[in-house]
Amino acid sequence: MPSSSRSLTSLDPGRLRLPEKPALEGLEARWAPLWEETGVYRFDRTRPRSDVYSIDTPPPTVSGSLHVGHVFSFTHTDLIARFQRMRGKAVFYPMGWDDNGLPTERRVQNYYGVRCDPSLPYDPSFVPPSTPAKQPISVSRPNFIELCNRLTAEDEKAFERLWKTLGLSVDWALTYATISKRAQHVSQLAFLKLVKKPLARPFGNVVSRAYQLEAPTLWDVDFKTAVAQAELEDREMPGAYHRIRFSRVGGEGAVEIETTRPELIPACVALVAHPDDVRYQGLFDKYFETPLFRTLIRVRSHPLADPEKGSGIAMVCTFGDTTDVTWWRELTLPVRAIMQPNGTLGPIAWDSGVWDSLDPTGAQRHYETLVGLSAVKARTRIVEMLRENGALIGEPRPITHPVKFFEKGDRPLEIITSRQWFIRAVDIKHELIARGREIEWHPPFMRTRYEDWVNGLNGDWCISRQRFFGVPFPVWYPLDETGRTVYETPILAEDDQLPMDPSTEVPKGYRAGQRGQPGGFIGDPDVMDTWATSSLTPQIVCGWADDPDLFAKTFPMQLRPQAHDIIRTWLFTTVLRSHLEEDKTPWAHAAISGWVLDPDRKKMSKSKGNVVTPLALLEEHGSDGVRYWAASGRPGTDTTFDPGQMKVGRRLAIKVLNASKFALGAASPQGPIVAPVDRAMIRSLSHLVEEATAAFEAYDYARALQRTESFFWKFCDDYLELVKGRRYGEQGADGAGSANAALTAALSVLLRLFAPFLPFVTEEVWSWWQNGSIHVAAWPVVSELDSLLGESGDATSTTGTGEVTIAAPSISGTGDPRAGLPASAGTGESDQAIYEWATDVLFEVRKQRSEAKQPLKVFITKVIVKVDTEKSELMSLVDADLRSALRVRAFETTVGAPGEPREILVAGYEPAVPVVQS
RNA sequence: GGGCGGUUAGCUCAGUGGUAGAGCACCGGCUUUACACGCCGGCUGUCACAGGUUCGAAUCCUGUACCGCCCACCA
Repeated sequence: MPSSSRSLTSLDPGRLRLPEKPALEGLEARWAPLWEETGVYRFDRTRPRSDVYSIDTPPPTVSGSLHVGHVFSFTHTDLIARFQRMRGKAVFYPMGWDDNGLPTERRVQNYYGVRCDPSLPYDPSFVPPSTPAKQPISVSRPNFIELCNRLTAEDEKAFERLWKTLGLSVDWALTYATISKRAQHVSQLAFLKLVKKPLARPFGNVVSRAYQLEAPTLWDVDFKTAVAQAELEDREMPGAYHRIRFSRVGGEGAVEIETTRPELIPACVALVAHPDDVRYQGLFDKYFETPLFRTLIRVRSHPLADPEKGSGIAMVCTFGDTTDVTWWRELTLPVRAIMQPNGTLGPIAWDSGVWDSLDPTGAQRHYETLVGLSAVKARTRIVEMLRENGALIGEPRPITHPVKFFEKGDRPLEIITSRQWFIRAVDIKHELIARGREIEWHPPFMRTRYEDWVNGLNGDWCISRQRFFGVPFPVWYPLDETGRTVYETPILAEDDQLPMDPSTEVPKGYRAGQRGQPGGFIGDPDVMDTWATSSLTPQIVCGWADDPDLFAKTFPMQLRPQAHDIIRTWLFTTVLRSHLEEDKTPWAHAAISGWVLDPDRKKMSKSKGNVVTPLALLEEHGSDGVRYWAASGRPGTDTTFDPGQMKVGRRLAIKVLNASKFALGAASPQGPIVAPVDRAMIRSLSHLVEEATAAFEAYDYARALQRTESFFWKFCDDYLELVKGRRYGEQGADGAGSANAALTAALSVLLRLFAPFLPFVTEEVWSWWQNGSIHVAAWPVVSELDSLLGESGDATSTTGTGEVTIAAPSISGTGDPRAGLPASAGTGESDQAIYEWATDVLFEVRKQRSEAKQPLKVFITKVIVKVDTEKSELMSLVDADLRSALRVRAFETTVGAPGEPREILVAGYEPAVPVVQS
């Protein structure tokens, strides 16, 4: 899509505009708005699918500010996007905001000092206090959502400013928010399709892909919501083993169990030991009673019981941990639930049949002292009672053990029976593994994490959350004549009602007045897990629900970039949804970025207080400098936060400015590239183009940068010095013409190779002498350099549109263009040798001058060079350039015997101030 | 307990069968008509350890140690 019809490597002197003193300052403010105005990053949806490169951008969570880790990983994606765009792809690069979910809710609560109380009516005149009150103000759900929308809108503006300053080449017309009507529509529609769509299971029965079930669920007692397996994390917590005696019913004897949660004794439903454990084999199916409450329980056998742990016999409660759930299910045990959703022990009628106590009155008396206490307080209390009662053997032994937490929660998870919606996953593990193998992972070993996670799934995905700010389930339930909710026959919303909220909308066939009435209906009160929406980012952004043409062009997508910590959540759930909804793999590539570590090798995070404000970094080092640091982090590799690297990047950007100013500063005359050194440099540049392109194609942007940078510094320090004198005319117009043509060509290629990394400085320099944006200029190819050397079969470059590049602009031209210049050695290999030889001589002479501590203004009278035959020929080709660059009056070349080591020897220096001969 | 990465110069990291590298830092020199935000040069290594394969190993294999991460049914 190059806008110009002329060569990208030639110079139009009339177009050239060089600044007096080029500088980095202000480039972000200058170019970011211009890119937006001119739409250089707009997705062109008229292009065929084969030309499209679509990116499933991670929507950052809108719950505060972006941090340096975001800058790091989003830069990586931008590098790929810019490369693909320059290669001629129509890049589909959207930006999303994840403003749907708990983090946003929590931020809104703290920011405004409010709490959501769904029972309150909407107050249209509510205004939050300017500073949050100490006591949170209760507001209605609509008021709360208004505040969520208000705060996220402000945050998103700030995010967009940062991304634009960083130079992300996002098409800002493709912005989406996970709480938007459009995302809600996709989310609800996809959910309903799963509910209606059958799935054949291994044993032949057919079930729906999303279903609801009343079952033990992981539960956070502070947020008062169900959470999913993927949102769990372990934390090392202090605890204690309590050894407790359970007496045999109707006879002598007792067993001792060990537990860290004695407060769950009232919820005990069995004891369990390993079937092979000889200590307990005689006790299987025998009755015991719980201490204090005297509930009848039996000893059961199950292979999960570990004879090595504790006393080898465990108490099963409903529910202490996920193993309890397994035992409860597989041994068909009763439910004796005591934990309430708020994390306190609830009231129990001990004379009801469920508890099966030998002494209901005594049990009731003991239990009353626990009702309303949290787990921790109840534990203290029950230990006192057990001690008095004599059931506690010895004293509790303190330990540290891992406890499951909701990753955003503050108290250990409980397992509470509740009705939740699930998406099926466990039955299709092998299909999900197969999907993972269709994706090309960068780096490849990240696929293992995905497979480990899928293989370790122990339940379907719970997607319902008992929260407020999220996508509601588009579902109602009928109420029967007694007012009981009939969960078995949910009323699904019609597609044309979406997006909707069942707490305000009325199902077809009902009247609003029937809400909550016997014989009427009631809306599902829950919202979806934030991942239930995020897992549909491809569907949301590609127009699955409302733009089939766009969807066909962009889905499946080419790239999912993301960090490795959310493989088990975002990546996994996206694959799952795409598989269940579309029967497709959502992307061809997954590029997994690492973390930013602080110098102590810990992940940088807010809680550790070591987060640096990204905007300040961009201001201090320049966006190009920060991008340089980010680009040095290879895919999947954690990278140390290193301002030193940003400074290096900044210096590189400054060098680009100055070298460009030099290359373009005296760029006439232009002539055919005939000088051996020039041809050698161009040849070497061809190799760089090949290498950088191959690296980028393999998603190894870091290597592409490193090779380009390394070439560029040598180009500046060696090549520019070698041709400096000649380009100013020391060897005549043709020598200058060759140097200038090579300089402008090399500059053009190098700028384009740098453009993905340093978008601001390369665009700035490009604007001095080229038309259009460098970011839609063609990525350099070897053939355009071949044609400059007059060596390609056809003198055309392979640009995106196949435009013709004129091989050698002839501006100079008096007679034979090669007159007065040494003849080039011709082939590519020889060209390379010339360049290497010249830089070897540069190095040797510089070293000797440095050791002799002679300033550069002092001329070297003579350098004696002893070489083999081949090198002596090379010497004659570069003699003049070397004399000029090194300030050497003469080289004396002698040919040594075969096998004799090469020698380069500075023979002497002229006086610093030459004596004027009379 | 299982798995995945890593261990190379003081620091940050490249290098995946053929003479150990870059940048930063450090030391010395240099105002050189692009750049002192610059240039030229110098110093710096049991390539974690132990075996093995090989003519040859930082690189391949086996094991060990340490660091990080992921997972696990943690009574």
